[in-house]
Amino acid sequence: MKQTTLQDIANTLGVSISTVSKALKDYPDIGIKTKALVRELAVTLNYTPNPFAVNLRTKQSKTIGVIIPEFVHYFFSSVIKGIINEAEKKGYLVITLQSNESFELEKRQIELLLNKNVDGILISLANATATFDHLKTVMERGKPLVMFDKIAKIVNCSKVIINDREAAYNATKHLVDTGCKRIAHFRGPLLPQNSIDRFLGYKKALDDHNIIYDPSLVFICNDMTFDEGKMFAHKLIENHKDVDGVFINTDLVAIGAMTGFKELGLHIPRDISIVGFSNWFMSSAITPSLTTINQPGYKMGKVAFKRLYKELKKQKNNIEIIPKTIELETTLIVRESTKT
Amino acid sequence: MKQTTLQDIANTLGVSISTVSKALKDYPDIGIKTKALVRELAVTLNYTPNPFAVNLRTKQSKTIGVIIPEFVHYFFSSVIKGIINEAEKKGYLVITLQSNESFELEKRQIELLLNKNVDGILISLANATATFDHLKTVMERGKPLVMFDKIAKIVNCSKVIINDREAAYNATKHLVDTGCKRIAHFRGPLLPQNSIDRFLGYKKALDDHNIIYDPSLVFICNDMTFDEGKMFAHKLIENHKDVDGVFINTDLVAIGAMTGFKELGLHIPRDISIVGFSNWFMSSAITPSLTTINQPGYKMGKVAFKRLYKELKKQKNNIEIIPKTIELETTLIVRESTKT
DNA sequence: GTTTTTAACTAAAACGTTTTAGTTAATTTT
DNA sequence: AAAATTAACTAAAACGTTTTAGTTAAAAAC
Repeated sequence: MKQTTLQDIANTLGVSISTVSKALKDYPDIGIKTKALVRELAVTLNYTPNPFAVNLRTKQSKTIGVIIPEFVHYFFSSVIKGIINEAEKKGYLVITLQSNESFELEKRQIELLLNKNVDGILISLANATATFDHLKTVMERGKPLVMFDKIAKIVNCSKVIINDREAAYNATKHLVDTGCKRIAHFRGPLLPQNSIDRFLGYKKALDDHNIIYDPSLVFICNDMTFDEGKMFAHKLIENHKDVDGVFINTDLVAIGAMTGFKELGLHIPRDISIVGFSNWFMSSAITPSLTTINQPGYKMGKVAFKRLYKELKKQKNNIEIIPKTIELETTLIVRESTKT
Repeated sequence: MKQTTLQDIANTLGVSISTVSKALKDYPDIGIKTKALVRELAVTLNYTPNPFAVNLRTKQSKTIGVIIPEFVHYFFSSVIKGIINEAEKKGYLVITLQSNESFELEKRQIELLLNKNVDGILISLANATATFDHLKTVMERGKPLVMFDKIAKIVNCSKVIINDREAAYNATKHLVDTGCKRIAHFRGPLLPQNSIDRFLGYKKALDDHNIIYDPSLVFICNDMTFDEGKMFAHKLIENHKDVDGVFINTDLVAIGAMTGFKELGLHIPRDISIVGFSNWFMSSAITPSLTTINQPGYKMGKVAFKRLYKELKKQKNNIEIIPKTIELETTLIVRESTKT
């Protein structure tokens, strides 16, 4: 029950604690025979270093903190999976916290992680976050910080993102290329950078193809749910029977919208074409399958951790950390919800 | 940058470290004036106790470990959310790990958590897990262990589950009650207890209602995917055109199956009735909406943590821990995929 | 006015590790 | 054979906290 300590091994072997410690870490100034003896006993006594003592002494815990807006979400759980898998490879464990899209909670979670003394923090911002002092605190405390997906451009730390604008541009362009003339957009909430960028990409694509931007064709989804998609589908058609294409932020909303359009007797893609965003696993399963932008969540998690790890190493060796923004590739996945 | 320590406060105030420590913890043997002074300075210097030192001294980290088979899964991410939320209330942080349904990985993750010296462990077993020495190790090391959802009855620790058998019984009974005579079952893999229990509940319901159990109507889904559901729907109808009801383990598989049945020109529920399992959020969104069993993931997470917390407290006060199995209520949610 | 009690504080050990700066004894050099 | 070097080990501090067992000075009791 009681864990073996260096002391225990030292006592039974009649050597000092330092000898045991060094033997286990393969220091050159310990004799080969002693090393063998120590190691053997360590194995039989099932010795594992007490992490609390190691943490105190080395001032690091090999633990990082992750804050995401919402746990129960395909994209974010994919990211988390990527983070955890990658962290494990490097001997790091991950503490996960959720901001619930609330700014206050996000601040609190940062506080918690800082008080826990995690080695570094990975964060995807809440929609509600508009000031960034809490993030600056993290860096002032000397903790490497990497933001992913929902970032704040103004904060001077490393970031892992996709080019939302370009992706949205490509999504919209695909609608144009397949013959759509009047294209609507269901966007996300007003604040987060990525929903802004996706909107801008949509607008730019219209501009570049001589389609007049009509604000009444843009709907703001605050909840990003299936029902919201369905509801806006009805609302859209009510006032704009001529719409023949919609670029919809998030596949879930898009699938809701498709249901709505079908209820109105519209055929997809003959009457109306749909492009989603995220490549949720259901988008290939439904009928018709959904054309969408692939947003690589798992990879984003992996890359975000890798970047944090690099900064952790640099910090240890007193090398200056220069923030870097890493952009991940997105691809348009053409399926049946758009014309050929 | 450098964190304030008790020493710092003690020095500037000209008192001892113990006085500062006690003042902050409101010990009765420190004068009121001193306490006020210490607290004030602690606030201005932004003092927070070094967790590494506290951990070493108190031999606990206020951190628990959670192992689940798969992160990217609506049910499990709901559970995790419940765990994290509840843990946070009690000042605990959560380290999450994933077994990927692999026994070897599960063992390794247990090892990792044990080496991290988490205060307790919450686990939902991998499908592949058939021996339980690694779990016994946890308890032998004096770490409270609580299993949830995918449990092993043989391990003598607390468990939080639903009554899978009863839930499956009710699901199947509902099919019988709404007029189905020939009822198939898409079950989960062979090993995990809950997929066994759900199968047994299905069988019992048939027996109790004088319907002959026909093994050729039971299909084993090893992947539990949409596509698998669709595939088995086709396979089922190919050989058994007379089937008029299916109880399907997991809503995702059920939704896949519904797609399959529709492709075959069958009307749901007129030609064939479907009952799913889990109450995935999509099951109310699709058309027809899916009758299913509500499996309370979020609540399960909360309850599992609460139980662990109780055991943690008991252990601290040297009270014997008597394992307890907590059964959560499930409900049948009747929607459009079954007849009225 | 001496003893007892109490209030307010402190010293120091302990938690278990890591690492720097020695200390021996044996070996090599001259 | 004395001096210098090396190999193999150890002592002890340090990390920052918590807590037990004191200590001191003032107040209360007799």
